[in-house]
Amino acid sequence: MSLKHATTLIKSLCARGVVRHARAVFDEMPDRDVVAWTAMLSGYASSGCHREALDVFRRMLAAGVVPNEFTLSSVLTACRGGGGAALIHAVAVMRGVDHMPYVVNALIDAYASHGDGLVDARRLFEALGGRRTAASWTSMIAGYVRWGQENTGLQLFQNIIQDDVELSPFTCSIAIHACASVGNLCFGQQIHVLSIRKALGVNLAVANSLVDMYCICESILEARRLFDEMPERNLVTWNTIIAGSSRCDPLMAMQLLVDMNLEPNCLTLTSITSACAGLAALRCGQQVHGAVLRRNYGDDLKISNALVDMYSKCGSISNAKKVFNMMNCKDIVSWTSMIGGYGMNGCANEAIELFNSMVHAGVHPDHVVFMGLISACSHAGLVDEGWNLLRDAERSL
DNA sequence: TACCCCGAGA
Repeated sequence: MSLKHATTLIKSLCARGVVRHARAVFDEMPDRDVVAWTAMLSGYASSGCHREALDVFRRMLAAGVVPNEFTLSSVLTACRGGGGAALIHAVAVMRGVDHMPYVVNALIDAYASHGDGLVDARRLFEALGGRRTAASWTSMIAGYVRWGQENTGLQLFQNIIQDDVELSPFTCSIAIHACASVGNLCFGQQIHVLSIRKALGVNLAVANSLVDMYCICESILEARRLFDEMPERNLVTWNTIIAGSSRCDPLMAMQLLVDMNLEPNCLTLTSITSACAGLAALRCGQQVHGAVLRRNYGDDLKISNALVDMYSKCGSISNAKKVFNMMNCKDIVSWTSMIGGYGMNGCANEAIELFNSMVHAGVHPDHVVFMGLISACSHAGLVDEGWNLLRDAERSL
């Protein structure tokens, strides 16, 4: 097989999601040029195997192959969330490719994916001036949104609208997500209108983020209307509307599960467990628990937390305790659910005892735990214990 | 051969 044919095969295997097979072809190649190395590297990077991608990059350098602008933008994808962007930036400068559009965009993205790289990302973004593309805008806005600066991100998005820059579905869904995070329903609706005008409303990612935004902003009816109008839906769509409705309309969440024409996953079942909790539907909850175990989701932290909460709210404290004790990894939510469960089932002493175990286990209590405990004491008439906890809370929070 | 997107819990 020629070098060119092998590289084409690597590309197509990666695109089909069988990176392992691509690697087998790659390993069999007698000699490899920069294109072959880059195809393998980008295959790993785009399927989220960042460690493997960086490893291929190191081996490529060790083999004396000189990286080009394609290689560097691919390897920058593998630097997302970790460090290393500055190092690749230096290599890009040395190779004289640091001003090439794809490389700059990949640099902005890699810097912005790291909390303290936002300033570096913004510097590159500003220097781009009129050469900014949709990817530059998206990476910059996404960086702000990811690090809790949603409003700065939304201000940048405002510039896109004013300057009439071509709007991409990527940018659009990030901005909608930012609106959801800060609860800015009004701006979210404006982006909704804009997305329809720019013919982006049919894009699945845009529509999914709109459904999510309406759910989070407590406009469940609007979310449902949009969901019903969508010509195409995927698992994310279903999980978004089910999660949204499980909070304010659990019966609708159950009905949606029945209508769902896709196989539910762990996230779906977590939301359905909460819906059962909201309805205090023990029988249903037990069936969901069975489905969770059959699908081997029993070790998932979030679903276990939801099960503890569901059994507590259905009054089955013994089952809640069973799930809680089976968990081999617990977070503050697990403890809160179980402590709150004891409280709402009139077992205030057990709640206090478990709270002590929690502190003993080194978990720092937050205001939700104290609320649950103090409410447990008030229901059980444990006035002194309640006052003591209130003092503990004041000291601890 | 390359950069940017959407989902859950107390």
